[in-house]
Amino acid sequence: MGHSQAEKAQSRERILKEAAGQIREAGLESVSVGTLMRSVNLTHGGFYGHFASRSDLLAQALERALCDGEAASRLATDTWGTPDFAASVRRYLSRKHRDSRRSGCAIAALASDVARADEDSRRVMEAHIDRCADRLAAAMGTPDEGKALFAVSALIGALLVSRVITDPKRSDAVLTAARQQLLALGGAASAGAAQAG
Amino acid sequence: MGHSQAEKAQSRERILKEAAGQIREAGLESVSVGTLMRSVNLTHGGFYGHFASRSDLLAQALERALCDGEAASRLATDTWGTPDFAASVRRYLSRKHRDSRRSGCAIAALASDVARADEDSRRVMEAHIDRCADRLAAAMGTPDEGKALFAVSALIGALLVSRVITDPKRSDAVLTAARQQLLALGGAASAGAAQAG
DNA sequence: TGTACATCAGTGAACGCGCGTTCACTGATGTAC
DNA sequence: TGTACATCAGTGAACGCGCGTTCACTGATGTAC
Repeated sequence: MGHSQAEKAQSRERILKEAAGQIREAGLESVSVGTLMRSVNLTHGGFYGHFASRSDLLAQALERALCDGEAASRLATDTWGTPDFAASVRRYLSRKHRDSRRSGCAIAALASDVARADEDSRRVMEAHIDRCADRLAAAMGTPDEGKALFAVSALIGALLVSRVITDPKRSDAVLTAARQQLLALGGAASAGAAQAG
Repeated sequence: MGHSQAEKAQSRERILKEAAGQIREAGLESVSVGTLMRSVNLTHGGFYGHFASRSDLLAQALERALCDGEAASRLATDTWGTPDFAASVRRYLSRKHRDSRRSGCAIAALASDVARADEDSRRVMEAHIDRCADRLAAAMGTPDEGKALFAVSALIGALLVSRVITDPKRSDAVLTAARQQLLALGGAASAGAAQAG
């Protein structure tokens, strides 16, 4: 059993990572200090050597979960060099993303939760939504901020709906339909930009 | 203090109504038997004369909340006689709807929660999503089931995003942008149907 | 219509349980000499 | 390099609290005569 300073940093990291996954899989309220610590092979008492309180951990786990998702989407977007709208949409609305809640987009996973949370949490998620919209606007090649915000909303909504629907075929159909509509929207935007330019 | 049979039915109704509001405002997990009963001026012990368990109540409250939202949207849709796509979109993406979580659409309020809930809950919400899509397809005058499902997804996503965003102006902008895009989609569908017919 | 009584809606004390948090303690780490 | 000691990451018992649920009880309801 290690007690070095380096190992403390690793412990903290393991706790935070586990929490970031857990809140995406089962919601902010699902995290209990005891269970969380047990799932990283530590005891509950040690928790307060890493975080001031459960609520402090939750705030940091939300931030972490949002960054995880953002990092994933950034990788998806950059095929090489420039962002790719079609690739982003296809990856976001893939069956793989739908089925991997634990590592997927935290905005979709926690939108309802955060919509009713305190202003701090909302501001944190807001910042990430804005960044997503910016990246999508760049990928679409349009300065239309509204269109990008709509695309983000539709992506989140479609992923959520596909996760609620129990019948796999119908769930797939939601993803496919949304992909089609959004690619058309992106295409129209690019075409419009091309015409205007 | 009444104890008649009629009053028992009224009590049950008050409990269920309060719970349906509460879960939309603060989530499924926010409901505690004690607090719920106190908020309808009863004591916790009486709860089990009305419901088998907290989880039984939650299931019924979810169903009730979804029906409330559906009833509201049906009223919005029927101006008189036929359903109206533009009116539905405008009402759904209004500031009033965004700001009234307690009485608003339960799909948006609980999408993230239900997406990670047991299959029973998901099936209940799924049925309501399907009904919404059907009604929207009829209003758009298109047999394109996928387009209607996309519209539902986008409505939910945009309402959720507008509820996360803290700055009122930016939140309004999300609603406005989504309204524009969806009305264009509905218009395109109608135009397409008119051309085809 | 008036009386006697069974029913049952609602009360509130009590239960076991898991929660977040605290704290005295243990023993490996890593530093001073 | 070897020894002595302060530090501090992690342990686990203990705390007060609110939870869901049970149950003996109360007293108004509504029925039988």
